Amino acid sequence: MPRRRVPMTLIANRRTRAVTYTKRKEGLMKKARELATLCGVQVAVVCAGPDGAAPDVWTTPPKNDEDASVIDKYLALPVEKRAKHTRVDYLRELLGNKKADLAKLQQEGPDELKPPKTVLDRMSQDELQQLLGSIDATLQATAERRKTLELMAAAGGDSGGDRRDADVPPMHLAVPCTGTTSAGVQGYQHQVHATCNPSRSSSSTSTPA
Amino acid sequence: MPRRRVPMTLIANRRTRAVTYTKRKEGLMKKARELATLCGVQVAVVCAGPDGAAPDVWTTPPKNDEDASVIDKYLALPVEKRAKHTRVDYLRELLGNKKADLAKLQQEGPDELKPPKTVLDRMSQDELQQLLGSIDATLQATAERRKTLELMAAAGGDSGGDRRDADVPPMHLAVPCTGTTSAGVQGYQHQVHATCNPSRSSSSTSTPA
DNA sequence: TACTATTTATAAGG
DNA sequence: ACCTTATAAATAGTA
Repeated sequence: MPRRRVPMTLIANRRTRAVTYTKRKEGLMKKARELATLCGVQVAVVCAGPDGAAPDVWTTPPKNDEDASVIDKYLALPVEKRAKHTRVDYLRELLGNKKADLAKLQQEGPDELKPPKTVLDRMSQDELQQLLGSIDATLQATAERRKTLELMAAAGGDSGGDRRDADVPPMHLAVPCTGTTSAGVQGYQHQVHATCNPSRSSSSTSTPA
Repeated sequence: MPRRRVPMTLIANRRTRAVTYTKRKEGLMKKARELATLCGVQVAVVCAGPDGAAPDVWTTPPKNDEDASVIDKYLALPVEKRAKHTRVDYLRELLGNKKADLAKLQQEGPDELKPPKTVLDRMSQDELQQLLGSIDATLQATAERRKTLELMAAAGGDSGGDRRDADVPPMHLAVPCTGTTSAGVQGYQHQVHATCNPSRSSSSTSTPA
């Protein structure tokens, strides 16, 4: 926006594009952070790196340590370690592995949910990682929201109230990444859905320059 | 940023906050859109509305109609309709319901993935909707990425090439929410996992130039 | 909601 | 790659 009024089209020059990408990504993150702070909302940003490398994800950090869930824990893990936990079994563990506790509920719908499992198994490591990122953010936001609601209730459950100020902050989640959520993936050696057409491509977990 | 230099803290006044939220969310989306366009990257933004209402999600639109996957289709649905499909059975359908085709793969790991099912069943409508949003974005990005890779390969698989210009656009996905991914939820009447300890987090993975 | 006065973000350059 | 600067954008306060 400075020296010249940029044409809103794909930047042809690779370097310029890379620089712009970096700058704007930073700006976007900042904006997200501000929005989260100013409006007391959850914001999440996911950015798939230029070369399909690890997605760049940012989410509003939880305000209360106590409430941090598995997801939070997972998010707290150093990136290197996360990469090692992208397999389905870990996903399973992440989402909840207490079989004893779950036993009861499994009655509801027996083997109804296998398809997702299959789908997950077919996903590449990167895809799973990205998916995890999104899910993490979502669940984290969920936990955060719950916390807020609890506080609201504790403070005096005013659902339709109209107090004008200093009220409970609203909720918000953005992937300013803007904005929306999701992640980009690098390799795609399977089809997500049976209805989709197959195709492949190289997959690597490299993090080139 | 205009008339006065805003204190970077939660805006006390509800209305002001709401207005700011709207304005900034819009700005964030725009930024995301620009980043996507200028750098040829996937960008997604997820925003959980102030009151836990439907999350505000935005993702880079698919470039090729042909490749539109289930997810794309889902994303194409009007918001009202999406809300009606937040139950688990729909999630299942979304992720792939072709039992015949899946039958083979189900051999891999029998009843291993029931926990997730249970978890999903325990989630509130809003939570599911948000989760879907995140997953959608992720998968969409994945599909998009695949497309890009295919094009790259077709154009002449140059993996370590160094052509200076007019090259293949990098990939990027942001949720500038304003940026990251994920979504906020309203009610949270259960716990996602039981084994985890509290802690906090925030995450970011950068893969700059 | 629409309009400025200002603050930010940032494209070119160094 | 990081720092500077001139200019385009975003937006807080206001009508």
